[in-house]
Amino acid sequence: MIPIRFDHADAAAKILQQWEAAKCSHADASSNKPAFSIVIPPPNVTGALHLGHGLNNTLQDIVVRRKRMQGFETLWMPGTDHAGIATQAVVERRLRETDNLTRHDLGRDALVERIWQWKDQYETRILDQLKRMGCSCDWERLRFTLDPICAAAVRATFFDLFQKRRIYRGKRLVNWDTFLQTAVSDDEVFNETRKGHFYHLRYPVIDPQAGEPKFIEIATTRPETMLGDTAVAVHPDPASALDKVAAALQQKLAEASDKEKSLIEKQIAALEKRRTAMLPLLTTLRDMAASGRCVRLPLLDREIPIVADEWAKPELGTGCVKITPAHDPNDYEVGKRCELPMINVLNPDGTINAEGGKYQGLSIPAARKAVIADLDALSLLGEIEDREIELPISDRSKTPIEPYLADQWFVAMSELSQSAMDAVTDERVKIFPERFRRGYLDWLSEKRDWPVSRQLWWGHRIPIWSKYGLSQTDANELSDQLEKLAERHPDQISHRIDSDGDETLALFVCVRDEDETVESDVQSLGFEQDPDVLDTWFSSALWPHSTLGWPAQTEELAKFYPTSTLITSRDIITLWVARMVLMGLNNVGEVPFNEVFIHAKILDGFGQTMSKTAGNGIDPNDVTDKFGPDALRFGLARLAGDTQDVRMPVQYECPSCEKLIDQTRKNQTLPRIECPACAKPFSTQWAVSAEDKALPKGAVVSERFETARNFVNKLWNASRFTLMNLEGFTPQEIDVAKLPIEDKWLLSRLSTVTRQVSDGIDQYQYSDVAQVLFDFAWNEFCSFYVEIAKPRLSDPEQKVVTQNVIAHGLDQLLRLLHPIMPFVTESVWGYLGELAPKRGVPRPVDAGPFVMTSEWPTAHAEHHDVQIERQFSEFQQIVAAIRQIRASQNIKPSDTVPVAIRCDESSRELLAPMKAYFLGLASADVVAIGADVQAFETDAHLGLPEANVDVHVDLEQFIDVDAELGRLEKLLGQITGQITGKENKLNNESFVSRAPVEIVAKERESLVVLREQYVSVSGDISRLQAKKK
RNA sequence: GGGCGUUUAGCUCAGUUGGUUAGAGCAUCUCGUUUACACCGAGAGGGUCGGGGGUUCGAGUCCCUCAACGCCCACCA
Repeated sequence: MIPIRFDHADAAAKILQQWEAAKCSHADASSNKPAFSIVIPPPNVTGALHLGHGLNNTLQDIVVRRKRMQGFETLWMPGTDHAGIATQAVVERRLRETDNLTRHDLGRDALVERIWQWKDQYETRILDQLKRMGCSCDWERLRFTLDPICAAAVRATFFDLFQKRRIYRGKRLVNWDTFLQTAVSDDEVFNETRKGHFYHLRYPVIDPQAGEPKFIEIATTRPETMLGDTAVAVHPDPASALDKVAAALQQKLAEASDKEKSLIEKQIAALEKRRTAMLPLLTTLRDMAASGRCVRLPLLDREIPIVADEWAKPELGTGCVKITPAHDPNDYEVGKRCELPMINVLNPDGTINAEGGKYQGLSIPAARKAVIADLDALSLLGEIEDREIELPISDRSKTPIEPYLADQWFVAMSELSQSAMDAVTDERVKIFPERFRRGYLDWLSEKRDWPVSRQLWWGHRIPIWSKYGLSQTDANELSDQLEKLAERHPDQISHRIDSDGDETLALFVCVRDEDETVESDVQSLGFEQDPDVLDTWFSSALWPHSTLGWPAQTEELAKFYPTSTLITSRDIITLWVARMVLMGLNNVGEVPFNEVFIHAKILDGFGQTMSKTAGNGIDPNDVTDKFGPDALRFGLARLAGDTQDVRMPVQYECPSCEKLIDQTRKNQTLPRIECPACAKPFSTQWAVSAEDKALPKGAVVSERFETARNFVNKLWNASRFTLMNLEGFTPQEIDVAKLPIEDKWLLSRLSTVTRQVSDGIDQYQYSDVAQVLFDFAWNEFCSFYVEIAKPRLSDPEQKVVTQNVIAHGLDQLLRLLHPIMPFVTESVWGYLGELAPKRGVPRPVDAGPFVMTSEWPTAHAEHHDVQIERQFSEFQQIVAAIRQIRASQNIKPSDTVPVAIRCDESSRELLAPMKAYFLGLASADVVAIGADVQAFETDAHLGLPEANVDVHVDLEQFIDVDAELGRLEKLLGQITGQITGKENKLNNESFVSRAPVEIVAKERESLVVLREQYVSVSGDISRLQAKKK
């Protein structure tokens, strides 16, 4: 028998076991059913999942469960991402905090070992979270971006690109993280505004002639980089550059509003003053640059040229710029244009190297201090301004980034990017919502080469073995040896001679498969493997085909590639989605998925991104513990509209009394909080002291899931009612045409709802789907159908038919809700199957053991009946009218009131058999019904003009004259207001003449009806007033 | 600087192609334990749709503009 309460924890555990035993979510690659496949966006093993993942995976599971029910061979490929730099950074930070060790103290192998331990721990946790949410992944196919299956794909891809010469080694200015000692990509850098200084420095001119300055003044926020200066630049045509700026300002002035004008005028004045003061000097310097003159770089006593380059803006600073090609992106470009030497003055750990002369070994702050002091001593230091500086910070280590010239491996992107752009432009890949196409295309259109090497230890080691400093002869000789080796290992070795930046040559060997024999053969020739690993996104980019076994031509790959859809969040459209498309095209020759759905991001109640560091992050397991997995999923689906953000106010749950406490900006980061309800304290994630840590911990949840939990409960109880009334159920074939209106109404509504849910899921309109199901289940199935079924089930004549229809209704509802709420539906399905294993309208059939593997409902268009729905709505309106009158008269629910209904003959035929339902739904005893029905002596009246029905309630036993007068007067007020509005409209000449005739006619009609209502209600009022006297 | 999104009831959100006095859930108030459900039922109050301007017979819905908030990209000696 079905329990009184739904114990979600207990049910979920049982059901998960049953599904697993029956292999419900396992996909068979040899099946001849049509395939549907999704790969999970692999969560990073950096930590546990948060609510954003909860949303992402709920949405995927909804689609997956629906497709499975539709009869597709459905594969949801699960897995996790090694997340190279992020994971290594977390583990390194930990190492430093707990053991005060660096990775160098530990060594490569030991560090990697530690990271594997971390990975195992968090992967376990992540899988637990996904399973508890009900994600129906094919767990037997679990993948990890560093596992041998994925590694094979990485090696094959790298080898292929190397052979195609799309992999190359180059010197580039990279964002150097001095803590992690690796290059990080632009995406891993954020800017922070900090207080800093703007230092003016003077470089002495060598042999100044008459009319030439003795010094050139430049300004910088990073004075220590002067050690790497290789030039000073001025603009090649300062006069016209200034003209251009002036012209732009004039233009702006012409378009500016009054309040902006004075500001712009000031700017123009300043510019003109500058022109007068500085132009002669800048022109002189320009001429000096042209004749190859130099300045002396102080402290290092190096001669560096004055060069002319447009990068030096005459309108800014001193008009001159120091050029440090190895440590500034813009200067790097200047350096290339002017063919300047590039001097790297930093060691990987951020200290000054030998190029910095006596400053060698100093940290950046120390070097800055020393350089400033020494320049000051030489009287070469000018003004020091205070200034706010945008400092680039590594997102991984939270330490400042140093631009740094380093050798890196690159992927040439030009053709790859174009292929990925084409795939979206010609809609082989469709992106929803469409607005996200643009960002994707814009990003790819830049076709910037992709730096793929990372100076890390955690990741796919770059499969290149190299030897540097070779002469041409050496290189040729080695090359010959490699050719021979390649013959011994066909298709395994590719090599290339390249310049190594100096006068000498480098030889690079790429080995395809991870094979010790081949690798040691290569090593025996004196090659060493590159110490770097690949950017994490390199392996992520292969995910849709690597997980299916590529490069092997597996059955899985043939069956499930391309995958059907990708559901992910917008922040990785470029980093991940775009790269998957181009790698899929390069490797397999087909796009990796046909559709991409980008879902909203969850913010907290203040609009902040949820994160552990902000303290507002929600663990899906905490929500599941409190509200159940179905409530978590329904609540998330309910908010997945197509906006780009959704807000989710966050609460702490008091562990002592379960009360929810709003999270505020203040208490978000407190170590302990006292519950305002029970006064007991609890700890938060910020607890540090032993005392705080000893307290019970308060979970972070959101009350947004309460409604969803209530809905689960509602469904459970409606199911319980149904099951309690299915005793002696006998499946019976039903003649739909002969069913009473309420049954036809249910079937008609089911037909519509089924279509809405099917279409909604197809179009990723999750919140609409959730809403439709919520409204149907609660306001129609429970509030009306179940209520009406009560008297019918106790009537022996109607019992069998009613049982068959209500069992069918519940059956269909369970199927429709299953993708969103898998556990409660599966649980009820089990009990329903015990009582009614064969069920269905019009013909009962075996329902099967699991709703999960049952057939998705069909929207029976032939059941849809507008007439029936209209008539039923009439009934619902009458019920509402009676309830309204009862409430305004304060009549107790236990008291039955006599009711008379005036209506036309066709309605009478319909409503007369429904007398019992008026009793059940409104405690109303319908004493008269028909065309000639009169008001009662002591009457409350409500007209339903559209239906041409008048509802009369006999108030003899209950009359509260003042209350009734109040109700009527309020009603009259509303009617009067509407009449005035309509009259004004219809008296408006231009409305009548210009609005479409049907609109005008409609207004006229409704005015007539309103006037009738007015007469009727004021009649009721005067009768009541007469009676009062 | 460029782009995208948001701004509707106390809170979180719906509002299709412009057409009756704008909806839901939560919260609030009133009433209520008749055997599915108080994680419930019935009823009520509450918004003029961020500001301004415009198009139109008619605008939450279209156009212009301003503002606030959020996000992305670029740049910043």
